[in-house]
Amino acid sequence: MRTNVTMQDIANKLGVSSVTVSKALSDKEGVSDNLKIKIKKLATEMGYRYNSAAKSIKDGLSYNIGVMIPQRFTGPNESFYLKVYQQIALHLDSYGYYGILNILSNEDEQLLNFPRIYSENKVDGIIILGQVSKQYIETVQNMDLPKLFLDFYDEHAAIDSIVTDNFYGAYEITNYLIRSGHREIAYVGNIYSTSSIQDRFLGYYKSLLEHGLTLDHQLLLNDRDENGKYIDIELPEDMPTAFVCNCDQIAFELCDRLNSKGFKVPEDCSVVGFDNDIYATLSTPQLTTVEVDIDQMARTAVKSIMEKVSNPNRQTGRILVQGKIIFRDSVRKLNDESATTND
Amino acid sequence: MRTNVTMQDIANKLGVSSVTVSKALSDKEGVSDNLKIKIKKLATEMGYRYNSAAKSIKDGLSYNIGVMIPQRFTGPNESFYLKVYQQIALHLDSYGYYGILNILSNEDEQLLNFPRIYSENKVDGIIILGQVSKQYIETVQNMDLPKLFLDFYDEHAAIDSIVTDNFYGAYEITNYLIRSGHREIAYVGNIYSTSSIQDRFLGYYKSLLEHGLTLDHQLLLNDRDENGKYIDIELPEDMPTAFVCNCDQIAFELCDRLNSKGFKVPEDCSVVGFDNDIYATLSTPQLTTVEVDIDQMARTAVKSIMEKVSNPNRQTGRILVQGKIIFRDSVRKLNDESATTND
DNA sequence: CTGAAAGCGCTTACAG
DNA sequence: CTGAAAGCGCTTACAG
Repeated sequence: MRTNVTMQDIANKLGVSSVTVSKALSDKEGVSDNLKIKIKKLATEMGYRYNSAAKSIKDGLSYNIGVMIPQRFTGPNESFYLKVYQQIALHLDSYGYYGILNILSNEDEQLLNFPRIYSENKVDGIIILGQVSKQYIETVQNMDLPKLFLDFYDEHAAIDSIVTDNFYGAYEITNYLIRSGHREIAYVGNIYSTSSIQDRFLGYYKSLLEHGLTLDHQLLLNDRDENGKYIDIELPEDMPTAFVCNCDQIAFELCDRLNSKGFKVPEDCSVVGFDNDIYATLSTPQLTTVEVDIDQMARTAVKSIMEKVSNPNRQTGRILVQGKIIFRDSVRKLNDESATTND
Repeated sequence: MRTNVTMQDIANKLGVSSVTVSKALSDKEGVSDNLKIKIKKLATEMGYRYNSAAKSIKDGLSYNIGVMIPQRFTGPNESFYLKVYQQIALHLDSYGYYGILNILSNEDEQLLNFPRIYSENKVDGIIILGQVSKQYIETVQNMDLPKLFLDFYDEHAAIDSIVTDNFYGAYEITNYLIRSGHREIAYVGNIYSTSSIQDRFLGYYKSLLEHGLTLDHQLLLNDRDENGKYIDIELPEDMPTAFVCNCDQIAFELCDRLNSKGFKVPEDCSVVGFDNDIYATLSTPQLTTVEVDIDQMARTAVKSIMEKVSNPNRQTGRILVQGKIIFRDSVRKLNDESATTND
């Protein structure tokens, strides 16, 4: 049933050599226009399809990029990394490449196993999408392939990385709260949990410092345990006027909790999030938040990995992708100063 | 920098032939245990990696399956198909296969272009995930490869398909409402929009028929225009006691709308959804709904396409994957009969 | 303009 | 148990 037409088949029918067919189909020099047209026509008629495996073996390239996502970030309600993967696949397409998704199982991460895409030479480069354990980072370093960390980084590993500018995003949105007249501002998030959450905290802290506000440890609210499992947020006794949440989902939960305790958002407390994901528009009120630019992250990641494929010594370092504040209805202005002015 | 060790390199170092190395590494007959151990050890030391392109060219198989999702189903807040793709990739792994994601652009769908994964022979089979146009279905039929429709089907195309049992799921959940004492029950959804929505409507209708209830066209509420764009749901003058929604997102919107109009769910009206996606738990109250078994769909799709790869004549027909009702808080019991009894 | 030869990395079938 | 030869489908470098 499968036709499986080869260049040789076309050559035979036309009484020419497969070299000529190859040249004609790839528009190379050295075939008369007349013959070229005949060859192309016959190829279409015979349903010829290019065999990319043959090209791969010649070039030593698979024309695939592996995208590895740790299993733990793939729960039923998590789709952020899948979205990023989708954009990566889209951008790879414009380079003539394909994206192969590889979920890194907890077991393989624990046992420090190489992924099959690596040991079978299925890819020309690997994008690791989502923080892996310190030990697995070493395993990644031992892989003899271009590789890139996406959405996290590691100080010890000399592996290029692309991350959202978490620090600056949190800094900006905290500045916005302060410009809006807020002075008691809480941060919600476990600052020992991931580098993203920690960096967002530091951006918040920098904003406080710059405005001469002191960091009140009573206003650092935990939202998850060491394993990343969400816990109930304990509201402080002396309530702040605003909350900077490490992500929209937590901001969403916080709004719920505040509402149920009788606090109105934003009348009694303002709440801001981070990510601009689905939770930002589903919460009541809709959240003012920092949008993570998924498309730009994917675009940058693809550009960077493709450069490394053609030049394995290429170093791109740590690239920060800017987010931008999306203004919605969860912040109350406590003063008269225009709140939408930039710093 | 890339080592790129081949079997020949190993053979040279050991003064044997590459045939022997090949046999040793793939645990074939015909190599002494002693030599086999030496070869394996050296292979590890040299960082040897199998070249799957060479295998592909020998076998005429790419060991990839393409998963094609029409662009229109990949909006920023849509992740259902990406979840399905993720599960497909996971299940393919256990067959030694990989999943290549291919977003079918609106343009390519319009122009009836073959996807690159097909014309470059990158895959051994294609799963089309999400309804494509009638014309594109013909294009798919012309592809000389095992193929499968996932989450939709077409009466004219003799292409095997796997769908959620939309009909039966809607039938069951409507039965449940009727058992709970409801008699005026609306259906929310554009019944000309997709086969899924239409089939869910028919399941709802069958339940009415079986219980001697008449279909009231005032209670068929539209939720989207011909292009699939959501429109505001118009509530009927004579309110029903329950609403069967074609999906959770619409049920979520409906709850919002009912709440804002002063109707309480489920006290004044009951609402049920379909899908059991993120909207089911984010709505107030949480929704009773039909869960679509994503994992089972992916598992079945992978099994089916793998069978077709090894035997292109294999026909699997239209396979229905059962969902199950998830009971939550959006249905009020209007009678005393136990509402959780099965029919 | 056209094509014979060699080679990419591996495996299969066969010979020793 | 071990290996020389041929071949998978294509391309490159070279010769005519």
